Amino acid sequence: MTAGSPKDRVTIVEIAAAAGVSKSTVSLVLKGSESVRPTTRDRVNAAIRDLGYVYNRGAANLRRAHSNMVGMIIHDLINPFCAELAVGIERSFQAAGYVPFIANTAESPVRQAEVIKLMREQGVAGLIVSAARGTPDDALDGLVAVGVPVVLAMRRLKGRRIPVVGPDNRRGARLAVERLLELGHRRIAFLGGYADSVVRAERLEGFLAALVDAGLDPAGAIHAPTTATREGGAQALEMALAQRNPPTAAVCFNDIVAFGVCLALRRRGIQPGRGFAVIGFDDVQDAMHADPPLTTIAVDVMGLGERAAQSVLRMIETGRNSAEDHIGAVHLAVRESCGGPISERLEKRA
Amino acid sequence: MTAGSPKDRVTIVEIAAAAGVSKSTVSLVLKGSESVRPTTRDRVNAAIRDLGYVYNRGAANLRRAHSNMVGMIIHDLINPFCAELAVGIERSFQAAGYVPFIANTAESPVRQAEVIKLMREQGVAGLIVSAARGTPDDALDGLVAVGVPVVLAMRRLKGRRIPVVGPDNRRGARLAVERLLELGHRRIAFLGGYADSVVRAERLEGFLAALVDAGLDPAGAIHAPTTATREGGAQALEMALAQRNPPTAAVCFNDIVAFGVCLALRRRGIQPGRGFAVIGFDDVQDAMHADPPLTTIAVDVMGLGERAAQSVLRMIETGRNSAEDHIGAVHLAVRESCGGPISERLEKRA
DNA sequence: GCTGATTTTTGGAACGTTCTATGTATGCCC
DNA sequence: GGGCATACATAGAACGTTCCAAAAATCAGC
Repeated sequence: MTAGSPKDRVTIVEIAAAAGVSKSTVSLVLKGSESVRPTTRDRVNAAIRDLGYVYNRGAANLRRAHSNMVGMIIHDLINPFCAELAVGIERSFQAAGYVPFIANTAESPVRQAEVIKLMREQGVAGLIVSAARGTPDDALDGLVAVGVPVVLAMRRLKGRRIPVVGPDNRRGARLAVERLLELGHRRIAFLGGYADSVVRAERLEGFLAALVDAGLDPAGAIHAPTTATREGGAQALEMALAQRNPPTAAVCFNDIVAFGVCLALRRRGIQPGRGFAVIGFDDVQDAMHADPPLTTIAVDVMGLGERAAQSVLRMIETGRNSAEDHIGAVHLAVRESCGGPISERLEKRA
Repeated sequence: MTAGSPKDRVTIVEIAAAAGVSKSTVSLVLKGSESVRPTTRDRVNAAIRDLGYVYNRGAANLRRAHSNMVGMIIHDLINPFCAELAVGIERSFQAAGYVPFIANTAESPVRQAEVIKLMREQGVAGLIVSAARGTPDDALDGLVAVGVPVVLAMRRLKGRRIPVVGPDNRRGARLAVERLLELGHRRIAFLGGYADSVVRAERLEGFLAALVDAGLDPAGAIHAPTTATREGGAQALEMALAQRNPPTAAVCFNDIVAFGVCLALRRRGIQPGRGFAVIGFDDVQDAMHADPPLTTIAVDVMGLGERAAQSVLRMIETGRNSAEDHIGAVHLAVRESCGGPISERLEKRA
């Protein structure tokens, strides 16, 4: 009903006609070129406003080396940790003038493959991938082969030289163990997480190394893989407590698992932080609001996201298709779920 | 290192040459046309595989009436409710062969305007907008004027005929009130939510209507607007309890606010569901895991997302730029935060 | 007002598809 | 073997930009 019926979009040729210049000049104005006289620039801009011109990036991308789109493939957008990561990445890309696409794969490698194909078809300039569980190691080879910058977030891909951005999983797990040792715990379990997860492997590695360094027998540590959910956490705790020599504390694969562990403890009448110490990993926003507030390994997710975006942007600009890995710092956020020294509490030694 | 150096992408012309056909034929094969001989089709497909051809949608969109991209503008992707909505929408679009763009505005109308501009430039075929707070009423007029299908999610825009998909806020609030009345409560507060929120206005409306229908004086109901956060919820509760005739129960703007209310109650030594009844709204995934599990108005978010996507898809296909509103059903999910009948508990009448 | 340097502007050929109209085989029937 | 469908295949002009090479306008100096 307003000026300009639907369907016939305004093009630079029409702007050119209206402003009495050539389409080349309009193009220059659009790109903010120095070499167009201010009076002309104003005339063109006025026409752009008057006719309601909308730039057509599809057409532009046809000519240029690469588009201004970048993709983000996230394995589970409903997971608040991933959502924060996505937002951090998006922010950096937006600031740099790129248009980020977010896609969610819901942990499905099949969906992921589809999404990657679509992104290639759109001609993305770069890609950040937080890979779905069970992603085949060659999933990104096609992309990398044609020189599309790719950075992995959180999850490494075996046997490939694709840069990774993620937290220091080993050190985080070590910090957690050291805290529990300080508090006097000697039987510490590692609970939860999918068995095939690279992240879990790294966290477990740090966990075991810390035990060994403390002169404890890592063989005795209980570490049952489960789903990385509240249910999985609850289940892992039950399994751990069913052992003949049950642990008094647990480092959990992540905060969600830790929530499940706390839930199961309470169901058994044990207060997390009093009768059993629990430490999570990630420091999701809910961790501080949980009951009790969760002691956890804090990861600067947004920071990691921004860092990943920076890497991709640098790769796009320099044309290099490699970059350094970035292992983000972590620290222990002490709250109440790991309680005070064990000696202050009722302690039952086996 | 693999066949095909970076930069020179394979085009249908090259496929045509390799398969010994014209580019038109390749195009037909790509679109799965019936009128190409099977043997030819196979030859072309083989060439596509061998040369590692990647379809260029940008180029294709240049010719076609509209692209296969659809946009989703989400006001806060970190909010699990919104994330679920996004995932529901995305799923439907993917299934229909469209490529969904997710963009997060972080409640910034400025960012939202930028994002809308970018989406237009990309030539989206349709758009679902969960508007940022403070979105000017004319924010989508440009889009609508040129005939781009737009559907609003959750938040209505005043004075515009843009279709909306959202839960039945009025009925939800009414259900909550009715439950509390049944349990014997007579002094019920409505807590939290931004003052300028349309959603809050609707929920509040339902809340007040239910009170009136029960013969209670709505003027006595306490309903302080706050931020829709845990902090806001805690604050709202403190304000409510500071009144001279404090409420014994609250309907909260949403679950997040309800979590904050529960937190504040516990800080005061009151057990939610025992000393004070709390009902949330939305039924986010955490609601059932909270302590105590939150009684709340359950909304089928994924369903709403899918519904919104369906509306946009229909608008794209039919070319109509209008659609019915869809008000999703809600129901009361009874858990523990609203407790049993008030008579069973210590009751102090004023 | 001519020359040459400098600043602005411009035509037109890409870019990789789609699509219409027009071809050319192929098969069928008499 | 000529006529006529029918099934396949294809040239070539779009689509809306960018960008190069080159033209046109402007300026400075004399």
